[in-house]
This record gives sequence, C-alpha cells and structure tokens, in this order.
Amino acid sequence: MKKTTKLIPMEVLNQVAPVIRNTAHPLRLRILDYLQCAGEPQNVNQITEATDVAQAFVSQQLRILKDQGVLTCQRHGLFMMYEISNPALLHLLECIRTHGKDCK
Amino acid sequence: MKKTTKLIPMEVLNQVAPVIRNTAHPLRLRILDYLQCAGEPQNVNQITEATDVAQAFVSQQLRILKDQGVLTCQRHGLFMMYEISNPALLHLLECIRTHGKDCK
DNA sequence: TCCCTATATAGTGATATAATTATATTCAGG
DNA sequence: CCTGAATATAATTATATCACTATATAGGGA
Repeated sequence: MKKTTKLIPMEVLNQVAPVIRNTAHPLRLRILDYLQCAGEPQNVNQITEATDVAQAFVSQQLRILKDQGVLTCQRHGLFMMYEISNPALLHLLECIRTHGKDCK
Repeated sequence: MKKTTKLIPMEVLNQVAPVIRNTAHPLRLRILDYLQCAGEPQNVNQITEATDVAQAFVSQQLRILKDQGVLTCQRHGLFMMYEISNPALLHLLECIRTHGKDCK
C-alpha cells in the first residue's frame, strides 16, 4: 500500500462510529428515510404513522437521533417538528439501497 | 408527503441494519478503510500493523466482518488474505468523510 | 382554570457488545 | 514428525442496548 495514502484518523472514527451505530437501527432508519422523502419537517404523529409502533417508542428513537445530532426539532404550537440536521447520515440509506446489489 | 414516494421496506431495514451496526465500530472501520486504500487483499499481519491493537483482537474483528458478509478471505500458504466483498459498506466511509462538513 | 391533544420520560428485565488475556489451531520447511 | 510463524478461538467481566409499559409534562382552547 502506498505510504502517501491517508487513512481516516482514529480520532475521527472514534467520534463518528457511535453516531452511525446508533442510527443503524431499523426504526431509526425508517424515520430517517421518511424525513428525507417528506422533504420538510414532520411532526411526531406523522412520523409515528410512518412506522407502526407506539408513539412512546418513536419519541425514544427521536431523542436518540437528536442526541446524536442527526435530527433537530422545533416546536410549532402543539406540534414538535423534526427534520434532518446532518445529511451525512443519508449515506446510510444509500448503503442500504445498494446493499446486496453490488458484488454479492 | 407524496403517497407515491416509496420508503425502504422494513424487511430490508431489519436485514441490513445489523450489518451496518456491526461495521460501525472504530477498529472495523479502520480495517475497511485500510483495505479500500490498499486496493488489494491484505494479510492479517498487514492489517494488524494498520491498527495498533493486538493480533487476537484484529482477528476477532475480521471474523465479525466476515460473518456480516463485508469481507471474504482466502488462504495463501501461511497467510490469510482478506478483501472487501461488499462495497456497499464503503458508503460508511463516505458518511464519515462528509460528517461534520455539511450542515453542522 | 380545566381538559384534551401532543409529546416526552422513567423504569424494567432480557439480551448483546466491548476489550482483554490466555490458549489453540494450522501450515510450511527442515 | 517437530518447530516456529501466522492466525483463530475461548473465556471472562463490565457495560450498553432493546423493546415495552406506565406515567408525566406541556400547550391551547373553552
């Protein structure tokens, strides 16, 4: 291997790996996919309908994604609107869409 | 959201999420990055040198990646040569490289 | 203020993952 | 067949995550 090639520093890997790991969960990926498709902020009820699990469970996942910096939210009256704040994670959806298609 | 938009089926998410989750580990990402940069199969000793942890630990990670279908290996005499068998996972590296750059 | 709707948190037991150490296996050459 | 180099497995302890249920908070309108 060429000595000039630069690997991603371990420091960066240590920092970003947990974000990916925490996002790579079926329900959280569904939420991400839904928000990307929607193209605009969605409230919790809309997001809950896009999955088929209990609202409390969805709220838990939303919080995890918010804690990881993947989503942000903003209150509009009664409604809490969520949107994607770190598009880098959309690479995960791309990964899933191509998974199994290339080379397998 | 448009009704015509198709979300990734839960079945697919359930299947692929664990693969991503298992790959999104600092050392395993380093291995993936190294193998991509190398461009050709590498043996365990080479891979171990690209990290700075014990060989036994590297072997464990290689096995996990192999179990997930991310890598394959082939014996050449004394050496076990590993290579990437599912390039879809390289999206994770892309995700890391762009993480923090866009929108944060 | 009281109530209803929308959303968030707490608590729980089962299960899984992490990193490490010690040890085992496999193969080629002499 | 014995040895040493290369690689793999086992066993272990600490810690984290999963999915679920029950309950709590927060805001708007009557």
